[in-house]
Amino acid sequence: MTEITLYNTAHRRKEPLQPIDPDNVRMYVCGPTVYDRAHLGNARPVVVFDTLYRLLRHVYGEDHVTYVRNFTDVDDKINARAADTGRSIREITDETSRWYLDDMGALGALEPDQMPRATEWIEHMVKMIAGLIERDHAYVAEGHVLFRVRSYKDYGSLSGRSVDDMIAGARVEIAPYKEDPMDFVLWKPSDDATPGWESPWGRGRPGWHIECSAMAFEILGESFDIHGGGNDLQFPHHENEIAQSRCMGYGFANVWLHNEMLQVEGKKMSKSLGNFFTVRDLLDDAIPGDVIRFVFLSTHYRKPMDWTDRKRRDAEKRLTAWYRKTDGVEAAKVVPARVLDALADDLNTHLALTEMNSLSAPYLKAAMRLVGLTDAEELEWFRATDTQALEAESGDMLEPLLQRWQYFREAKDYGAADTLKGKLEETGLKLSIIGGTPHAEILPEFDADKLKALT
RNA sequence: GGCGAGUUGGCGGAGUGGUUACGCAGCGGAUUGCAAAUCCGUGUACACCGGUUCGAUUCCGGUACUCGCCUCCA
Repeated sequence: MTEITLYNTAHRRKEPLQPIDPDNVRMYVCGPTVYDRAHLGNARPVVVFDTLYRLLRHVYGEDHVTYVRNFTDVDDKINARAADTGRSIREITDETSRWYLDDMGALGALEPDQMPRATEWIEHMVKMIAGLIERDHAYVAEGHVLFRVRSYKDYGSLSGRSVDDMIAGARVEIAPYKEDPMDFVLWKPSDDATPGWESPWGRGRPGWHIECSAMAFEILGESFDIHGGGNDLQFPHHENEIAQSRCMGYGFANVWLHNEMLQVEGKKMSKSLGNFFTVRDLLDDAIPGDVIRFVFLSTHYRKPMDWTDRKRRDAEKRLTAWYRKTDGVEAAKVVPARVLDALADDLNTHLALTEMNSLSAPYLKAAMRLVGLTDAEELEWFRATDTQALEAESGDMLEPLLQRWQYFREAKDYGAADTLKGKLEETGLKLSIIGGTPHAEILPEFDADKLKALT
């Protein structure tokens, strides 16, 4: 069996994966807060952990992996969105969750085995909070329940920080009811206008961190194999999850994986810089999901990834060539060891893609399936769909013109053929012969009116 | 201020104590009516300064720069 090695953030080194139960490898990944479309940065962990999920399924068997990714559907951002739009919270979270699955599906991401919604697990969170109070790791103050950070001696070990350093560098205002500045909220009170649930501490709602601890415990058990997320979650979110769970006596996750952040043309993506866009924006811009996935895969997950238009074009070229090569080919039964070994070595997706360059078509196809790049049969974008899109835009003008061009070609009247081709290309089309059939690709400068003038 | 990551050829991006990927672009060629696609050939680059070593891009120390987290944003 292929041995998978992963870089465990908790130990700062690569370690062989040794599942607690190879018949059920368990992975938890922090999912989205559902109040808006997922932006491109949100998609990176999805693709990274989807690739790992696929690898685990390949190595341990499809029925021997459990992948859980939550939906955070209780959050002040959601409340604010509801207040702004006048829509109900449930309406917003339902819609956004659906968008999320659609958009991530377009990137070739499989749906996790379980996708718990936080609001459906409130009672389990309450139970865990009560357990922490009972064990003296949490306390009630002015309607809040707070986690007593000083009561967990290993606090900070995941992110490599000491509590004292963090306090010294803290830039947040400290709530007066906290025993210690580092204490974080497990439960907070809700007023009448805010969603809330009854609890021993009054009507309120859970803090963000307890959600993941409680759901991971209920679904995956006291201990499980892998916990993943973006490295921005390392602190405080994951640190807090560990503290909560360990203080309940749970082993929690054995391996912690964190992907690096995404940048856009060299800068952090943010609304203030104006380089913020969603996955849907790209898809709507006719950038295929596979291309986006390919770009993600071409950078190692532990390195910052820069989204640039140049990379997008490179990815599109390589993928087009691969689809062309594998079109109609039956996939090999096995994935070449070189590809598998690259992936098994801490998910070296870039090396895997490199190895794939030299594979024959059947093996390439098998490897593409493993890394989640759909194969040509399912793909429409690289084929003559341009023609269809163009017809929608300019009626049925194109097909007769292409046929005329083909007629001249077959009659070996190359003078006439080239004249027609030149005119068509002037309208913003790129003509080529694929499999003996004329094919037109729309370029950005395409002008339907010019085409109309030719008919 | 605290913590962490990075710096590889025109671009992207792996990897390695000594034979130095791969892709894109470029260049040369084959093929194609011309193109496109495809195929073949072609590129000794690893921030800077020290150290260890027979030998370092690769190990160690320092410098510079870039970036991220610590704050709602992934």
